[in-house]
Amino acid sequence: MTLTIATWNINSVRLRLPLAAEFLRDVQPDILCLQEIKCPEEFFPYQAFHDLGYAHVVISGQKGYHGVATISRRPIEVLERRDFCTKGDCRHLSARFEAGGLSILLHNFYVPAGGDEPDPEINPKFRHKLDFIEEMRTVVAESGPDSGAILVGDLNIAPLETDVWSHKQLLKVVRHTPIETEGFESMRIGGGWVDLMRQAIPPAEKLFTWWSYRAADWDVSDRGRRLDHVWSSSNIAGHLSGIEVLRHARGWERPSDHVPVIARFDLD
DNA sequence: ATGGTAGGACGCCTA
Repeated sequence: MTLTIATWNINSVRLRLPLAAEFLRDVQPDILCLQEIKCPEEFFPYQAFHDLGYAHVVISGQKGYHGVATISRRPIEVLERRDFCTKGDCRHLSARFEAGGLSILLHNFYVPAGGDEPDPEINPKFRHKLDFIEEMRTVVAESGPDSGAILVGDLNIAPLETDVWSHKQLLKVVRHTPIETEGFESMRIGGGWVDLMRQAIPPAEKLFTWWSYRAADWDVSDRGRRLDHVWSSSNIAGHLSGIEVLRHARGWERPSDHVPVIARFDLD
């Protein structure tokens, strides 16, 4: 069987519901993980997703900011909505589902952006981001003969030199500073997570999932960053059949500044 | 070197 998991920072699920519908009809992932839904639970468009064949929806949402949702065609069981850094932000959701005889734990994350000043002493948002990444060390890639784990989301850090349009020019810019990229990779590796995007696409190749709204022409200037990620436990990584980054989605009408990332697995 | 845009909710925060 094929299992398809997608992740997308949609930047308002209500505003971009038509784009989400188009995406689901075209790609038909088994599960879509959304971030920045900007919508509390009572205003979430459950019915629209249900009508598209996605009847199993779990969300962690708040008014105006942040928020994550996991939308599925197959049954999923919500495990936890964890309040990282105990700020009351809705930035994490974990759920469990069955596929190919495996029980898979799926984490959906929206990591804090961190503000503009990359100094934790003077910028509390950057302090919060570093603390959040430290706390993510407790989220490990649990696996066994019949189980595995997948972690996706907008992790708001571009770890490799090829994950940004200019490594040199962004070294002091939040999302690519050494304190972030080193902490990020150390957390990922320490947790036993495999970077599936870089397993499928050579690390030497430039790879972006986000382009600023502020660029005059995002496509021509191509000043992107890889902020969205798909990780898994090593036993699941062995089943990865491909990664697709939907670059053209940045050119949709009224787009999100992030594009969907799709991971396909061949399970027995 | 700076400012550029977008969304939610209605002056300003977050990204």
